[in-house]
Amino acid sequence: MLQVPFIRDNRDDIVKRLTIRNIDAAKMIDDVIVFDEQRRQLQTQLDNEKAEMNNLSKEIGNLYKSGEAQKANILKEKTTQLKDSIKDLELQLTNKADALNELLYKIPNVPNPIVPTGNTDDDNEEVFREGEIPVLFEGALPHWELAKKYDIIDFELGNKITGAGFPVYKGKGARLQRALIAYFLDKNTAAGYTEYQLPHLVNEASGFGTGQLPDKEGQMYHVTGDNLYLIPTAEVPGTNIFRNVLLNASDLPIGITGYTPCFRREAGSYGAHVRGLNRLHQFDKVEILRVEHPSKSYEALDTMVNHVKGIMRELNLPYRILRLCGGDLGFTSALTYDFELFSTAQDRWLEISSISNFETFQANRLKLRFKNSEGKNELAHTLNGSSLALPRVLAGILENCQTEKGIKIPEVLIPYTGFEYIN
RNA sequence: GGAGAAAUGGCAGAGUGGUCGAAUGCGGCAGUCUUGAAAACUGUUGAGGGUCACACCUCCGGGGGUUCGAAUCCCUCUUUCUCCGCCA
Repeated sequence: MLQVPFIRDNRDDIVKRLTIRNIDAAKMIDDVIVFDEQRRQLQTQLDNEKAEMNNLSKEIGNLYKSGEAQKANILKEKTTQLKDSIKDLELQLTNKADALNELLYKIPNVPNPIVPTGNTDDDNEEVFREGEIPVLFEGALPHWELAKKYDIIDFELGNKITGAGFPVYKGKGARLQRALIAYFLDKNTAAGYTEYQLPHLVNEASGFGTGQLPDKEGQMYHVTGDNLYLIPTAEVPGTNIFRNVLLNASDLPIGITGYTPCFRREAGSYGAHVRGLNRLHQFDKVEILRVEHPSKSYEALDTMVNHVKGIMRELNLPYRILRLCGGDLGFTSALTYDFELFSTAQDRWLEISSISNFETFQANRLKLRFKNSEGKNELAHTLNGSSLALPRVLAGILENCQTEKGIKIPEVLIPYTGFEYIN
């Protein structure tokens, strides 16, 4: 969420930059400024009355001590009225603050000026492309057929055990998935990220901290018995490590990585384009996450993009990088690069990573700050990205690396799989 | 799951109704001394709101209550520790 002082000082610029997202935020922004003004007025009034109350209380105490109970009782009567007034003001203030916050929750992050305008993913800007798109032999199959042919992923079994979107990986399929997880984690830790194993369920406060709650409640699985949520991404437990944290400038930058399963209800998704591994309710993902000094966060974003590039290069898979347009940009992000893998047998691009700079948007909600060089507490910048999402990478390997002899495992993974072919 | 104890500043730890945003120790920072460092000594050292700056207000695990007044009393939730039960 945006900071109110920032809104107050940059009203026009914010409204203008939010048009990149195709939203006219003028009314909301102006309301924020007005509500904040009113909130502050109420606060001042309340503070004054409380100060008066404090003084009266002190006086009463002194009077009792010097044995002047009579006088004290007279003062006590005065406090009754003041008490009511304070109670009333407190209520008004809470209401105003709630209204202000509700507005703030609705305002998305201000896009970086280089974010292209646009509505849909057609308007995303391709900034990089690499890797050769293989020409497949006659009779090449999409991954869901390959999964059946080599008996490595069983979608039906998942249906039986749980339901649609919960595939069962078997044999070399399971091993390949484990190999990818280990490989990604090794790459990330080699690049300086500290490996974490994080909880797969989070409480309400954490869901709120990263912005899934209250708005996207329907997207998460909710364990009502204990009021916990299954994580939709490691971003949620990972970023909440830093909720209500005050760091030293020397602690920055912080980089962490973690593998977790991810659970998404994906309500309303259906059809051919969600077939096979393309969209699941449960999938595995390795995430990287950084906390940065504000002056270094865009440099860090580039570093993260280059890091994932390096992985794709090693895997030798064709991919492209998109700069997301305003309409496609996530609510909390200021700038996002998506990695898409070309899935030859499906003849389409599959999103496998999304790397974003949230600037202070998450940090403000999380209260993640550091002591800057002036000794003041300042909000840090947060960033995160997938490195990488497993199922679509798996789909890409199956489809792009299929040969008439079977699936040829990319070189870098062979030490992890212990086999060269799935056949 | 049952019984009991506890939660205070970066840490440790006092404080059971007013003068407590909170003793004291450690740590941090600044200074004196020193060629430099250590030691010693002196000072300083939480967060949020508000203000041009002060004033002022709020915060002693979270929420609610009693009272003129709450770190202190009551209710409730959460967490931690000890004992018992269960268990990978």
